[in-house]
Amino acid sequence: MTIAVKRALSLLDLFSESVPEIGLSDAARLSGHDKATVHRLLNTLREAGLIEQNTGSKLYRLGPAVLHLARLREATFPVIAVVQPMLDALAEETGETAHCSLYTNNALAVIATTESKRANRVSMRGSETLPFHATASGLAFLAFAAPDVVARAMALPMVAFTPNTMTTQAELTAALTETRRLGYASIDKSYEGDVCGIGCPIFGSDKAAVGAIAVATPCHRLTAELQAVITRAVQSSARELTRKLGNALPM
Amino acid sequence: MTIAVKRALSLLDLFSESVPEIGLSDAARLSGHDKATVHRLLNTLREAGLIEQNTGSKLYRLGPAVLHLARLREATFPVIAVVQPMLDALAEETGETAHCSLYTNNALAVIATTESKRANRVSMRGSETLPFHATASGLAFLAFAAPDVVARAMALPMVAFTPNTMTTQAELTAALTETRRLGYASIDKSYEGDVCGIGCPIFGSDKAAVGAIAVATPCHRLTAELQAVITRAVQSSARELTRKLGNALPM
DNA sequence: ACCAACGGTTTACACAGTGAACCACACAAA
DNA sequence: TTTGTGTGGTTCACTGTGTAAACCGTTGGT
Repeated sequence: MTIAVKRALSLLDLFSESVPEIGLSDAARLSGHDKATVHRLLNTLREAGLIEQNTGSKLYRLGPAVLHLARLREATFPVIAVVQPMLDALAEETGETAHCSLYTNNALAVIATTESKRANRVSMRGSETLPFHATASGLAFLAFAAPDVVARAMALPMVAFTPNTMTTQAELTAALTETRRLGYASIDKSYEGDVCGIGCPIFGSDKAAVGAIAVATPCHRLTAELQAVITRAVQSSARELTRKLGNALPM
Repeated sequence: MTIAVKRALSLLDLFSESVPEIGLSDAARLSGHDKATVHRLLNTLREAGLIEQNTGSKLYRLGPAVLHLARLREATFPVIAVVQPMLDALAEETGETAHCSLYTNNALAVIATTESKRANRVSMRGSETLPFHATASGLAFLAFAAPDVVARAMALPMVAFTPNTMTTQAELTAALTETRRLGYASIDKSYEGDVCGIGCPIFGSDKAAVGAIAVATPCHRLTAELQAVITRAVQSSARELTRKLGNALPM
């Protein structure tokens, strides 16, 4: 129901860091809907300010309303303002790239990052939504998420980003069990080659995970010692963030 | 057309700094639609992550998706990152509160502010969307906005926020003419008592205004000298911002 | 115990949204 | 020039979706 609204909102997901602007025909193709339909939906979104149109190229892009809404949410329910300093500290402490993501629209959306100061570092550019089965954030979140969320996530196709990516539900289930046991998740070259990740869940008001904090490092640098440092730092950051957001840890 | 989508998106406008969370019944009342309708629309928005629901109180609030979308827009088309330092400089130079707003949804949405460091200063809290006829930003924007935007804005009711607020279209038209002549707009206790404002338009790619920069001060502090300083600073900031956004000034 | 307000759900029916087919235009290749 | 293929945008008959009245189950105040 309300499939028109769903369609309209799904158009917002067409935009990404690599595809910041999009034309009518492309939008119709990518969304799988008719051009006329997409045109009307885009216009409606434009009237609301959620997208705007480049007067010259006619291409559509995200509009000023999203800035206003985000500002409003931050003003009344700050998350980024709380997370960003923690990520900065995390990156400083571990020397590696840290990021935070929240569950949205059946995926994890990155809402803040702090990149390592090193020349050879993991960059978060272009990967603004994280797949569940291939990232430490995804595993950490999913292991502690609400059942219906898990069910919907498990129904997604498991794309093999690298030869190391797990692609069967059995593997994923086992990984989630292990994650629950350890309290954190780690992946090894399963999303991008030569990148390792360690992530912990952030909990919401109903004791289910709402997102994750993770640190990503070039694999060759990840000694057992560094891994221990990162794990401890990420865990304590995630706990602190959950607490700062006014929620309690489960159990 | 697409009235369902319009309704859904209009629900997002119910949220404000003073009303960050809202229940189903209130949402139905405020939006003027049926409870069932609003409930389905809110659920659809929730699925998309644009709003989320407090599991305890059942109240709805803006969701994490807005943070993600805003981050995405800033990453590919930075505005706040460009404006904020300019507002900081403006506030520093004038000693007063500076803010920037963009046209959205038939109103001006504040997207960034820097408050004065003084004890007695103008606070922007609670006024996250600005009326056209009562604020310097509104007049500055409207004086240089596209004709259809002006028409829609003029059709809005002109609420009298203070005894000084202009309430007739004739006054507004005259004020816009004067604003066009001067190149900037100023108001005197017309939105909030004892607050004066001076604003300049920001231009977009089609030589029409897309927003405004303004400085607000307690009226008693606004000497002729300070007014001259502010006017000059705001004008140059607005010009610089238009240029930095990759657009040209009209004429 | 009562009542009123809340959030949420069900239902038949009306009307809003869909999409095939249709322009007008721009650019490239003949 | 003509033709072809790509845009973005518009029209209109049909149909399936969203609407709103009436309904339930809880909660909280009196």
